[in-house]
Amino acid sequence: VTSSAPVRTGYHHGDLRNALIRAAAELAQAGGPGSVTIRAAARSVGVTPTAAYRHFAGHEELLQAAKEQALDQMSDVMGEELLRVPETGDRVRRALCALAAIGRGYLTFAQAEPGLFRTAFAHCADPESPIEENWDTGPFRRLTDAMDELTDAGYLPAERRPLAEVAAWSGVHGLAMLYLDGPLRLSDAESRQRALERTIEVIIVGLGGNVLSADLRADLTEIVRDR
Amino acid sequence: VTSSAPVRTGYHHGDLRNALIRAAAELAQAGGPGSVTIRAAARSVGVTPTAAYRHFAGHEELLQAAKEQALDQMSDVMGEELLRVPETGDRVRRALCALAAIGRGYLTFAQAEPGLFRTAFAHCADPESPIEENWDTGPFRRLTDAMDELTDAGYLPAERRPLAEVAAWSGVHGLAMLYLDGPLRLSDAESRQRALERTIEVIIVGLGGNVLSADLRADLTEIVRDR
DNA sequence: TGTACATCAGTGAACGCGCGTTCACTGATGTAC
DNA sequence: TGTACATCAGTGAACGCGCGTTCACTGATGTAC
Repeated sequence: VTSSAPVRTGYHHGDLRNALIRAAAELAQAGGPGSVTIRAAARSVGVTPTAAYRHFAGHEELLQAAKEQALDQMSDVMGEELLRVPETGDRVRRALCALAAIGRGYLTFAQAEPGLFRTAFAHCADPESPIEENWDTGPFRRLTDAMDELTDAGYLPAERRPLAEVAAWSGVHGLAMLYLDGPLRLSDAESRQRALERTIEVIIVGLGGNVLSADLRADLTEIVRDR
Repeated sequence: VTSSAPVRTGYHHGDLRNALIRAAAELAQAGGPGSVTIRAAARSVGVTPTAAYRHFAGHEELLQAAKEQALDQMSDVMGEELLRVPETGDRVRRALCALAAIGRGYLTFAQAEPGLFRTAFAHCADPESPIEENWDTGPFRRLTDAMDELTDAGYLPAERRPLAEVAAWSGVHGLAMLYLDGPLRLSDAESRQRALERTIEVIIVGLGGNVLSADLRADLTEIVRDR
């Protein structure tokens, strides 16, 4: 997306809504969610702030649009990464590689586009705001597909299939956050790389590995339980 | 911490720096990092904004102080959780329980004090800003200790000890984020609970489970490698 | 023990900024007859 | 085919807000003699 120059044909824009969304995405890319403002978007399109209110109820709605843009771009990066997974007869191997590729794409995106990544996960003031539906069709969908494949291929037993994608997702997402804004943010590229490898290894072994003994499992459940 | 009422004895405050830090922490608690401002902190202490500049170089420095407060409180919650881990002769069992308790404390804190949690991980404008040293003495230290214990007890082989704490931390942190501001934010308490159990299970199995076959490992490394 | 004075920790007013949002308006568009 | 007019998509000016930060200042404190 390279709208940039505020070219206008006449008094009417013709596609102002989309132009504002593009501008919002560029602002998010450059400065994160805090930089996504109605005034800045209007300015960059070359239009009065008031004009934006013809197309958005308010600031919150523009930010929501920026979030969705960020998710789309993230999904694209992950898709590219997935395309490079080698074909092979071994379904388990392929599914695990897909999983690793997804993780890598996730981190790549977080690192290459920190502004967009932060925007995708920006805290939303309105607690009732709906979940962006791009998740289900984008990044999360890719992950779920890989897990299904892992189960079909026999690596991940059906009884341990539930929430497998959440556990995997958490690991990769947390890693991205810790290295982006968290206490690992000053680590060099190599240790970041090794951490990604190690995290994905732990996830994969954890999904396919041996089950815990019954009483240990009970202990952990007890500790982890609410209240 | 319950400073609240802007009581002043005379012209001089006597402990303004700490009072401002306390106020900053309360602002963070109530409204997250965005609510931590010099003016608001001064206001709540009952002092002129200018006065704050006697004790802080600027806004950034006050926010940093709030972050450290947030970390301290987080460490406290995790410490309480750890105290409830049952003593037992089985060192492995105990260490794994400690790990689960740490994870639970982490999530409990994120849920009970979202403002503080977000503040602890707030994006810092200055890329050179140092890592809060409270990490090493607080939450992260607890995790490292548990991992050491796990290795000493024989559950986690020495060759797979490196980065184990990072992998575990990532899983729990990611989970907290996904449920706090992320796409799982509208999930009910029960599914949140089950996700925590499952994530911790995956981490623990992943740490102690069987190693991957050499060539699969090579494949994953290849995919996960930089560039 | 008393006093002059340097130092410290606050005040009060002001600066400029960018923001979200609203108002009455006007230029362009397109449709009914 | 031409024209009146409703509708739509913008403008321009203004509102009030809270912010970070700086200035010259003043009240309180404590130390040297």
